[in-house]
Parts: sequence; C-alpha cells; structure tokens
Amino acid sequence: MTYQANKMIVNCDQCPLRKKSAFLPFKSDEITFMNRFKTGEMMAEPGTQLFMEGAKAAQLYTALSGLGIRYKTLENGRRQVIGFVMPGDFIGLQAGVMGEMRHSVEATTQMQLCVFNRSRLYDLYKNQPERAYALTYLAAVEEHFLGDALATVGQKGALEKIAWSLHRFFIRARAIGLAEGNQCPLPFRQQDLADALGLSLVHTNKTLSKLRDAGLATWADGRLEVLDLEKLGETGLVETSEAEPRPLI
Amino acid sequence: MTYQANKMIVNCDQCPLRKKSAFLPFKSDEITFMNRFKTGEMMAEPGTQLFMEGAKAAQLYTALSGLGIRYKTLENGRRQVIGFVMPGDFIGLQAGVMGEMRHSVEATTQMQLCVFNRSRLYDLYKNQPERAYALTYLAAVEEHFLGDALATVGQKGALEKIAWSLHRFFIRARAIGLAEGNQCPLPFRQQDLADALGLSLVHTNKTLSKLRDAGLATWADGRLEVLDLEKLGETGLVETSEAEPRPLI
DNA sequence: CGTTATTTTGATTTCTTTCAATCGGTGTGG
DNA sequence: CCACACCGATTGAAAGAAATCAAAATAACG
Repeated sequence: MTYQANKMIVNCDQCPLRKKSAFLPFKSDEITFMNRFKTGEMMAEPGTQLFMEGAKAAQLYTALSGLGIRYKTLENGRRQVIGFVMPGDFIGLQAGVMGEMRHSVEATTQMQLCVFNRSRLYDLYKNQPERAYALTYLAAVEEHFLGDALATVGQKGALEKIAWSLHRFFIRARAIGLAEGNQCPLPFRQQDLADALGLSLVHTNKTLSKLRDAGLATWADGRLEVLDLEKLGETGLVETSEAEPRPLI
Repeated sequence: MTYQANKMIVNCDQCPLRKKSAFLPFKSDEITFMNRFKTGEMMAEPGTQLFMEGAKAAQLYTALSGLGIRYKTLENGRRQVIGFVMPGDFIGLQAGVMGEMRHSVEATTQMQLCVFNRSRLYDLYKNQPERAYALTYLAAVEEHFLGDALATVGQKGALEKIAWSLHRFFIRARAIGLAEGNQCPLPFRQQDLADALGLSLVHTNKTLSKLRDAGLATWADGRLEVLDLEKLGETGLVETSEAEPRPLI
C-alpha cells in the first residue's frame, strides 16, 4: 500500500474525523493506527439497517453521502424518528461507548460510509486526541439538535413543528452543499416527518398543504423547495440568535 | 498544598471524571494538570443559574450533590424542560466544545459542584484520555436519555408520559443511592414536570391524581413514593429490555 | 395574619387523531 | 395493453385528548 493510499484512508475528504489541514504531515505511527481503526468504506443500499435498537455492534460509521433516518420503536407500536442522518454525521457513538445502540439507524437513500472498528475506539482517545475531541464535538452538536427537537415536539403547534423541521433540514442541507438554490433533496415520506414530530400522518399532510398555500415551502417528489426562508423560520419559531453549529466537514 | 489535598482534587469521590481506581498512583504531572483543570468546588443555592442559554461560559461543572433542571425557553414564551440534573452529571459539555450552551441550567435545591476550566478542556483530551473517554460516555448516555424523552413526548399519551417520567426518575435516583426504600426526593413543581412532558399544568395535575388513585405512585411535599414500580413501568411503556446505562459514579 | 405560590377542581374550547374513502403513480402478471 | 394490487398523498367527517379559562382550596412565607 502506497503512501498516497494511506493518506486517503487517514484523511478521506468528507469524513468528520479526518485531519483538519490537508497539508499536515502524517507521522508513520499515526497512519498505522488509522489504518487499523478505519476498516474501509462501504455502500449501503436504501432500506439497509445500519444499526438495530438494542443490538451489539462491532462497527461504527461516518456518513459520507446519502441520507438516513434514526428512530425508536415503542412498545405501543408507534415510532419516534429521532433525526435524519446527513453527510458528516457520526453513527454509532452509543454503540461505541455503551456497547449497544438505543435506537435504530436505516439508510433512506444509497449511502456511502466510512467504517471503523468499535474495539479500537478507546485507542483513538489514547492516540488521537484531536480526533477524539472532534468526536465529542459531534456528540455535543447532536445533543443540541435533540434538545431543539424535544422543545419543538413538546411545545409547538403542528404548523410550527412542520415549519421548524423544514427550515432546519434546509439549513443543514445547505451548509453541507446539498442545496441548489432554494431547493434540496428531502427523500422521506410524510409518515417519517409525522413520526419525527409526534403528529398523525393526516394532520401532517394537512399542515404541509397550509404551508404550501401560504407560499412558504413546497415538498413534492422527494424535493423541498423553500420559497420564503425567513418567514418559514419565523413560523417555525426558529431562534434567531441561534448560531447553527457548523458541521465539521 | 499537601499530597493528600492534591489527591482530593484529582480524585474527589463523587466526580464522574475521577480516576476509577482509588488505588492507582498519580503521576506528578497528572496532579499538576488536574489542579489546573479543576478550579475547585462550589455550592450553588436554589435558583442559581449555572448556565444561561446562549451565553458564553468559562466554567464547566460536575454535579456532586443536589438536583437541578435543564430547560430551553422558546420564542412563544413556553418552556421545555430538557431534563433533570442529578449527582454524577456533567454540566456544560456544549459550552465546552461549542462555546455556548443551547439551554439553561438552574439549581433546584442546593447543589455541590466540581468546577473546571473550560479553556483547558482540550488539554484534557491530550493528557487524560481516560477522563476524556469518560466524558464521551456521559455524552452518549445523555444522548440516550434525550432520545427516550423525545420518544415519550412525541408518541405517548399523558398517563404514559407521567408514569414514564416518575419511573425513570426513581430508577436513576435509586441507582445513585438517593432512594430510601420506595421513596426518593423529587423537589420540583408540577409545572416543571408539565414543561418536561409537553403537557399543561392542569392536565399534569389531573393525570398525577389518576396515577395516585390507581395506587402506582404518589408525589407530595417534594417526595416521590413508588407503590408499584413494575406496574408504573408498564404504564409508562418503559422498555423492559432496556439496560439502563449505569451512571459513572 | 395577610400575601404569594402551588395544587386542585370544573366547564368549555381548540386542536389533533381516528376513521373512511379517493386519487395518482408504479409495478406485476395475464 | 389492460386489470390488479400496492403505496403514498390527499381530503372530509366524527370522536377524542388535552389546552385554556376560571376559580377555589392549600400550602408556604415573612
């Protein structure tokens, strides 16, 4: 394996755990370590279960491309969508440190993934403090998103919930270069959004059409078009002061 | 400062970031480092704002004793309680890595806290991988709790929400030795619980009395008494397979 | 003991769900 | 090419859960 190949593995362009500056030299032991930690890359087809709730997992991932969904299934048969997986996200932190995931993760579209050995995660902390810190950053961002989602699901009305979720998704998508103009892909079903917001499918549908009639945003054929971003944010009670944490990518 | 004093600071009994084995020797540079990282300990009186949503923070904490509350205030004036702070919790991860907290933290009772320098957090990653890893573990547990809370707020009915929250609090309290028999302190207002679960105060009150009438649990005078833990869990749709992550304490 | 905060209760209104049914697109097999 | 089944989106009507409004009862406090 050539040095170039090593460098690719250690530092693949879109991995949130990559080395920040592409120009930093790699020490040879660092390359050796990362080659052991990073197993390789893989493609996941739509519908693939990356993690099953409650199951042990030996592999961790970072998403390089494609979209996925995190969710929990309850004993009453209902489903809570915890969030959407986007490029740059780390998947499997819970499995990494707690042994098993407390929610499932599924690929919605085809996804390109970086694969890591769970068993070597602690070694990362011993040998790669910069990457360990980056991982903690991702965890903190995730915590922030979850807090926002909780506040939305708990305290907002249906129209506000929908507006908030579309606004948030668009902002995130744009931040990682997924948007073209005022459009971005949104390859989920209305049922997924309903389950994310604690609304019924029917009410979600009706509320989406209100948003469309109001000229704020339309969502059809897996694409989201934002016609009035500012008003959409207002409707969704998005905190104006909110400095969206920049994705690590 | 004597060696004993140093040892106390590096390894105070209840801090989740303490060294696991009390018998491990400390290297002198480790003591030096921890003395710089850990500023000291402090008492917070009831009502003290430990963190303000959106504000920069120079200090991070671990809770040693007492109870607190995490919450977000929305633009529509409503409040979402994100969770309750219990001994062993780390407070301020977001401030540590993202610069500012996205929710507020307030002491409900008097709280004893370990105080750390935010500016030295990254040094912790470079010099104390064991503690850095412990911190990530705490973050993963927090993420797990938030996911559970989201699923509860999003997908359960009022009775289930209340039962779930009381069950969960009791289990956590018992795990850290806060319970005496089937009782534990619960020094919050009904309004706090309502804001945590996305219910109105009135409805929360009525639902609590249902739970009381059903003989599952009573909550009065700041104390929670669990009369039928198992049935309470069932009512709250608590996942039976759920291996509660052990607190680090 | 008066004042304030919290809990409790009842009546009414609003929002959301559930139920039921239609419509459009997609894929399959005859 | 068409009948058929299937899935997601859409719409209307009825039922239900929880919020809001209003007020009384308790408890906490200086």
